Amino acid sequence: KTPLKQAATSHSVLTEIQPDCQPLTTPPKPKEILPADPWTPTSNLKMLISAASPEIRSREQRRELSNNTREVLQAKHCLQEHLSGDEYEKSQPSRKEKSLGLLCHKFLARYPDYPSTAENNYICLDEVAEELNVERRRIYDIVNVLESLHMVSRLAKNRYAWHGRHNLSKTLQALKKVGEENKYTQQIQMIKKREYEHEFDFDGDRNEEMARSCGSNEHSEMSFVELPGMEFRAASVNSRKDKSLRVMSQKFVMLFLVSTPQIVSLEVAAKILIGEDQLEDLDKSKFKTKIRRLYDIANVLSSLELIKKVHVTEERGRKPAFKWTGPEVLPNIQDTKLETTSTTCPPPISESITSKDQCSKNLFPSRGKQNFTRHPSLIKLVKSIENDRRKIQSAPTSPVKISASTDQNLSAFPSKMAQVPAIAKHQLEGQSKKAKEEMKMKLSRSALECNLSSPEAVPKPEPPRTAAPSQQPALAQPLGVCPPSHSSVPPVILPHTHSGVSYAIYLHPSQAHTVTTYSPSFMLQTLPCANITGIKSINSKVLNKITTEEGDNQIATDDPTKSLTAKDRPTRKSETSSQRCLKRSQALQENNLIKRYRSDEENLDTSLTFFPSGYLIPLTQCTHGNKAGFSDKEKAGICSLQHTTYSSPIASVIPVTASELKAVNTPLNIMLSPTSIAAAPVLSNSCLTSSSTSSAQSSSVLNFTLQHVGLIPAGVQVPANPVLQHMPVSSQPENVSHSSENMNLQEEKVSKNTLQLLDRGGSSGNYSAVIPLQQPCVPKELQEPPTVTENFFRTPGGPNTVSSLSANSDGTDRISQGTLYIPQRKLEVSED
DNA sequence: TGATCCCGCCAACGT
DNA sequence: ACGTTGGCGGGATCA
Repeated sequence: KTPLKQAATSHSVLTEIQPDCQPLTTPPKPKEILPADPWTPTSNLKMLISAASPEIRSREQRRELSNNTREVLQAKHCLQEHLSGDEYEKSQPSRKEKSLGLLCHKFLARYPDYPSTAENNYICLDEVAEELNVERRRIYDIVNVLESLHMVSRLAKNRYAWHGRHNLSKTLQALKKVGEENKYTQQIQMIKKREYEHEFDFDGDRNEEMARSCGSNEHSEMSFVELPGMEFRAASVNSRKDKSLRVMSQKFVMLFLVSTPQIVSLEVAAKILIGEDQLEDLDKSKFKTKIRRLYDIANVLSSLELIKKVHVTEERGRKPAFKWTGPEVLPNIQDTKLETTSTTCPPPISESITSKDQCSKNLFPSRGKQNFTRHPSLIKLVKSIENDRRKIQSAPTSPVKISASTDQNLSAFPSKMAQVPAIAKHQLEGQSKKAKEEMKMKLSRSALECNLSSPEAVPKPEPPRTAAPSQQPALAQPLGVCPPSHSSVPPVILPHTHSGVSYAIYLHPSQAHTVTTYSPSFMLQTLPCANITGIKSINSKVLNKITTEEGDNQIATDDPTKSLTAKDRPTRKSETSSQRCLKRSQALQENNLIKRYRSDEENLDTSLTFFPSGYLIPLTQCTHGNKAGFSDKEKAGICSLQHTTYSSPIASVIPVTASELKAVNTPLNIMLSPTSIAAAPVLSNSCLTSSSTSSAQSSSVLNFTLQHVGLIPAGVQVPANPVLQHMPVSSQPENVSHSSENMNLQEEKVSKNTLQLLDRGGSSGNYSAVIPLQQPCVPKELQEPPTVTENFFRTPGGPNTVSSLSANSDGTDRISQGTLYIPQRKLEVSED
């Protein structure tokens, strides 16, 4: 079975030969076409395959149009062959023909985007490799990326299950959420900024700081994000290595989902992804390698039509970049939560075995490159569990699995069930491509609806849970109603839902900040804390615009001048607030953190515990919830709650329906999206240091905690509002956010949200961070980016200060920008 | 040339 | 031991 080398011959020949048929157009163009038009070349192959397997056909059908271009390509081939023997010999190899992108197209052509659940489509790697005439190694590259999107999941050794795009939207949502949590937006900004300043200033300090901050940010690594509800985790089988490609792929996607212009340059992506080790400067080789991998990933994503290559032209020159062309991710969707009825809300605390399992996975991931692997004990558990799953899974269609499953299993299962609704959604999405915008709206709605309705109608999925019902699934439900807007929620707190759908857990092993909760069934989440880095001064430099062909970008354009206004703030980097809640276990492992911490300056990091700041807490449920979810931590003791502050920010979340949000937002440009808001956590940085606050904070903390406790249960039933209430209260007096003023309008509209925002001022901080305001909304002064920025990042010296971050907006791009105001450079994006 | 990225060695794992 | 996965980076191609 060793990989055959390509004997390319036979198969390839076939493939190529067949093409003849096509009209030969001009031979010339072959080149570019490739990426763009995938299918053609493959078509032949498809034919063959289709004959063999029915599944394929469906796929083919879908792809109705093959472009001419493709044909051209083929034509080219034909020509070559025909032209001369010599030629044709050569022709075979053309590098392009062997490209991963093309291979991926071929691969994808074999399976339907939306396979029927009934059929189990599974993939045998050997077969595929053989049929496509490639080494198995290449197939792994493809599959790994697909796996990161949950388009496939591994069943066993040579087998993978094909899910197609059914889970895609959920996966993307989950990724987006995680990306927001990780503050990728900020990280990106940081990097860009840095570049600016780049070499010029060599302040060691500065650089270091930067690095540090970055590092901190970066670290936020999370491990592999498991499906959002849908399916079981593919990861299962894999052992530990989930490392790179898979995770890298997810991170890469997150960058797109989080960044406003949805354009990500390889350089930036590589830097962010490298994160862990930091040491940026050092490795060039590392950087280079990272880029190489990104190309691999990008090729697959391009084949999936999720991204396309473009070039960003800056002052410096043009850099390769990719633009997201995939579906938009709806911010909210409750996804699972709603669906589930779930079962339980497991006390967050309890760690069930399951949870461990999850944890383990999470743990090992990133960070230290070293080997932190999971604890052996965990590993074993995991494995056993995984095995069970596999078995279960192996019987794809059949619902049977339940039996086997343990809690976890349950969680897994539901997913399938859940899929149903999902499917519908997906379909919509597919259509959406055509009329994206319109569709978007619809989708969001539909999605919501779906979620609500669908969820699990199918009961069976989780026996256990259901059994447990004691809890009230209520959580989910209630939320469901409102919440649609915040999809995010689930993850965090609510574990319950398992409804399969629900969630996945994310962790961030990385540094730290994560907290994990285990709920048995669900997920853990981590909250990344915010590491936010502040932004430095915006000074002059900054501002960039990006323009895409499409012109998407214009967004940011602020005048540089404005930025100037900001002037000098020396850099304020923001502190990073890293929060971490680790599980104990994790805690141990995390060495890295320590390193980073070097910034003693701010002990913050440590101190900050964090909550998932970014997280969205489901308003409903949690409220401050951030913590709530994490209450566990408390147990762990890891997280310190000290920072009360954050609470406020969180609060901001609102249960607004998505539609509402959009409506509101758009016009106003405000970022209300719950998610975003939530995301923007505010942290008080200095907390630790400043003990002063602490008292207050502590109290607040307690409150939170209590709330949680109470909330959770209550949460189920209780609507989000409660949360809000808390917010205000909790929030201390001080903060006033300028923004608030601005916000008003919005607030009204979005009443709930608004309020929170105001609150957010953050108890402690002087500057409250306002949540991202929109510029438009913002009053003049505020508007100035710089200003805003400052607010956010700045810590007014004291301990009290709060930094906020903005999170990304989910939906709202503008918002984020406004919020951060990071300077962007002008960029021009051009397609290839 | 710089941007891409194919190719396949070889280590980490699994069985 | 051997097969499967997949990290990694040299160096070939492409533009």
